[in-house]
Amino acid sequence: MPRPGGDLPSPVRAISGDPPTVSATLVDIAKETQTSVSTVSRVLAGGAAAARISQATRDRVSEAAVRMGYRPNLVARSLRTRRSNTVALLVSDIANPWFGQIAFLVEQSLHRHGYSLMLCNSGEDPDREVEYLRLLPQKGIDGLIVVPLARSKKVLEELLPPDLPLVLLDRPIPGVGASVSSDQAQATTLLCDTLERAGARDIALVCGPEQISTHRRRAELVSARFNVLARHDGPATRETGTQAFVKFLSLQPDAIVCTNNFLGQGVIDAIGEVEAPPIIGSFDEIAMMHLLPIPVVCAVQDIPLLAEGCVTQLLPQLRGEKREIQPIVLTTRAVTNRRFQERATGWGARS
Amino acid sequence: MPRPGGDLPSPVRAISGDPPTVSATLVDIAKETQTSVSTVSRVLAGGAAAARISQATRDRVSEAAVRMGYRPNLVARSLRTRRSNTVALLVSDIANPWFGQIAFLVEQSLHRHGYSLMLCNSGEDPDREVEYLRLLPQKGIDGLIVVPLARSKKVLEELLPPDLPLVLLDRPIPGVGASVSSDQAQATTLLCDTLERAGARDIALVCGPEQISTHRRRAELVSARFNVLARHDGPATRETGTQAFVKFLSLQPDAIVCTNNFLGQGVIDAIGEVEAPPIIGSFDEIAMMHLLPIPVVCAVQDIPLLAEGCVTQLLPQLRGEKREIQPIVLTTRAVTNRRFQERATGWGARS
DNA sequence: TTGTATGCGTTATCAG
DNA sequence: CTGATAACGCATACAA
Repeated sequence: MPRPGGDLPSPVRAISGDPPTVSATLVDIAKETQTSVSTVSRVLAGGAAAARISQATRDRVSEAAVRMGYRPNLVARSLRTRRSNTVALLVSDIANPWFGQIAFLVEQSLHRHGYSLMLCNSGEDPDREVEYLRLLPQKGIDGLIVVPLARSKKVLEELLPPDLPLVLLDRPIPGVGASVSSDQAQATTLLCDTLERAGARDIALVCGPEQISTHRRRAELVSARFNVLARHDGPATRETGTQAFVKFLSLQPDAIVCTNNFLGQGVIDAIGEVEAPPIIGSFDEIAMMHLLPIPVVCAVQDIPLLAEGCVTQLLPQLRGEKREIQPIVLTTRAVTNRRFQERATGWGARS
Repeated sequence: MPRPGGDLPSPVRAISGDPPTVSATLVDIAKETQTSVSTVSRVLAGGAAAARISQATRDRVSEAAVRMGYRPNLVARSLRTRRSNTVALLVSDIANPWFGQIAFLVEQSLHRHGYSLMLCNSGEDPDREVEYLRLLPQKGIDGLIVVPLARSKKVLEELLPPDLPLVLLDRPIPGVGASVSSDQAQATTLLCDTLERAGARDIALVCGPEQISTHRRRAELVSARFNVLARHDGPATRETGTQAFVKFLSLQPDAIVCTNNFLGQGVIDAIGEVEAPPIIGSFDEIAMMHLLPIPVVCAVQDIPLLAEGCVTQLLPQLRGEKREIQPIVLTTRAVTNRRFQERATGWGARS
């Protein structure tokens, strides 16, 4: 017959005198206070449960808990209660400051609601995304906010438990989870209108991966509005933007339109200092754009609202409320720098 | 006598026919395959344990596991094994792209080593830091990388289990954990030398929180090298930089030195377009600096090496190796933009 | 080669 | 008001 104990290497808690290398447990406190684990648990739980315990034992237990430096084992609690008070945010590229800001705000907001955030990065790699989508529920997260990659619809439905609170950020997928995003049509129209008023007619287009809905949609709508002299596709990185500019060198477009800010930054990196640079049209803010010696216009999304929207969409699901949740769709605004304004007012179209 | 079952609301696993809302467990598979949990556990564990199981049952079990869509409950495993294969990275400001890049690389590297990363943000708020330092070990992380705030020495020692694998990033604290950082003296000397060669003599200084070792040290060393006309202190945000520039407006310093990139960006935000802008000297890269119409020099840290250093320092600790770990101290390099180079070569000091 | 039993630390049920 | 006890799902020492 197997004897109890001596299964895993036992912690050093027993050795009295020196600081324990691992926190005391309910059992330790129960022993110390001559009570039972249940009592200790109730006292430490606080609230209604604790109210039913006599003041005397309550004090005795709390005192011992403090003295022994008790720290609840959240893993055990999680296993028992099936709640972790942890939400995961799976972004597609944490190196992109745009996601950094989102993450910052989401964390802050969730924190106020008693949740901590586990931030993960798929790095725009579908395999990594799959891996995380599989892993995170196993780790016992209570909810998930995700910026989905390419073909994630099937993937999401296959990998995620159907009852996991879920919010899609930036890239909604009809019929899957709740979502928070910007109105791509409005954004693109805004950008195009602004470019047009500055006299742009012939443009070059730099486009991120077409599988990603935002890039695809933006490119479509832009193409419908302007005469596209040339187009360059690639991953949504600065390098792609840089390559694109080189390719466009001889074309003399009125504007170069990029389907996101990273591409825009890449183009600008490559421009250097030329005589009459084309206008750069982009989505989301380009760093330091107001000081650049290049006309720039961006259709920027409202980051704080996006972040808060995620939490707004997630919380009722976490609370187990079943009513249908409406997608949140936000409006973008146009931001231009001084060079752009000069070009727009001073001289209409080029030449 | 308490009857078994009916304790927590039971999952819908029992209902056959529709997809289970929660993954099957070892017990389910054991039942299904007419074996025991231990056998199933061994088969699914793979490796040495699985080798000791007959091919027949092994196949039967694996087949059932796949068919039933088994997913190990990592929380339970964690509780049992006391390992989570999760490392936390606690940064001071995830909205800062510098940390975003670090996080990106650390995650990538840890991932290769079989760990997933939990990224948390203290937002430069000591209370939040304390909270996370207390919380994370309770959540069962295997190791921690932290960019410590102000007075974290005591805090770190009090809150963290002494045997938790620990790496301090960017801001070493003598005697606490392993560390990865840049040589502040070298960086500052490099920056000052470069500024001096461009003719800077009188400077203004913008400094982040003095409690943070990097800001304090940089400010000290810079002050020793130049004639400091004025100084502005505040949190390491763009706003502080902007305020500083306003304050410096009438002073006409040769250069404005900032103890980090956020402050530098703030100053540049405020500069707008002036006739003869001062040189901006800063630590770490300033976005789009090569295109700015302002002379800029930065002492930049090697982000990939910092990130890889964290992992290098952490892994042996995770493996339980006890040998002393040497701090990693990296060298920075100077980066200047074209305007700076013009000023440095074309004309020495200002008029 | 396989099954039985125990415990990780917690919460929740049930019986005093 | 309090204590004994059963799970949560998994891994493992031990017995067979």
